[in-house]
Amino acid sequence: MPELPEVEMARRYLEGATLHQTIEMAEVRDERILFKVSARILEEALAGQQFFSALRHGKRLFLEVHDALWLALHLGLTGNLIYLESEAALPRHTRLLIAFENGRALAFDDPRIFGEVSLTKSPQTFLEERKIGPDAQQIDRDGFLRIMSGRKGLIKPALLNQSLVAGLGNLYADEALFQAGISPEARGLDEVQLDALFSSIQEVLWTALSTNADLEKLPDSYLLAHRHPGGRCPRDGSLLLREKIGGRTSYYCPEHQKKSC
DNA sequence: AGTACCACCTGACGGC
DNA sequence: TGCCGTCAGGTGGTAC
Repeated sequence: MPELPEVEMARRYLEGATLHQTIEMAEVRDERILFKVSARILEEALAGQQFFSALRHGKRLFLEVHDALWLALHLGLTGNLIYLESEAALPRHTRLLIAFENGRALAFDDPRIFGEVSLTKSPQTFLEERKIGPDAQQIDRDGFLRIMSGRKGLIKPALLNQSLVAGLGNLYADEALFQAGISPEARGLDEVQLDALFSSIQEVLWTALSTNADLEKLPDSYLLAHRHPGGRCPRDGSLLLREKIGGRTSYYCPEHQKKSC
């Protein structure tokens, strides 16, 4: 379920659980999780090493192995990182297992295999190669306006485009648009709208993180608490619309989310 | 530059 | 109980 807040939780988890432990061995249990690296190369690169830090950019995670080698992780739709105490049963869909000399292990569980594991020289190199834009929580207002203004397409696909701004997914994009009062089908937003959208994005991400990315704990005033067929807008009671926009299911309020100013 | 598909996978859920 | 269609919070590629 990973968008920026969930991935940030995963980063903190990795940071708290997996640093500074010597890796006894890494085992790729399903090669389909790998991106442009072979199981053998990855396993050999990790054996005997330690992780020294955990970074996140957008939805990407990076574990530092040494100054010129990082393990890059992406959780996809169903990826989950689990630190195992010794003897614990492996999660059912463990695609990568990293066993430490202290008997603990890190499992990358991912039923649908939309996740990704690779190696890179540095996070910066990785982000450039993959054309990933600035992180949604690090970008400032001016940067956001610069990137988003003058675009002709629908706003929602733009928010989901990780090469523009990285970290928003389908749910939080809907939420930010809802709070800013902008239709997902709006296009050519003016400066005032983009400004409101930027504020909403920051507010939504901050709030999500403050609940430890637990969607259940979001305020009732949020769209996400009502984002299901038959749900009603917590602001004005309108029946929420559900529509495919840019190929993704979108919920929005026809009453207060406008297509134009 | 934008859009509209398709593909990659598996599991959960509702209807019959 | 079981089969079937549909849906899912991500990303990449290709064709127009």
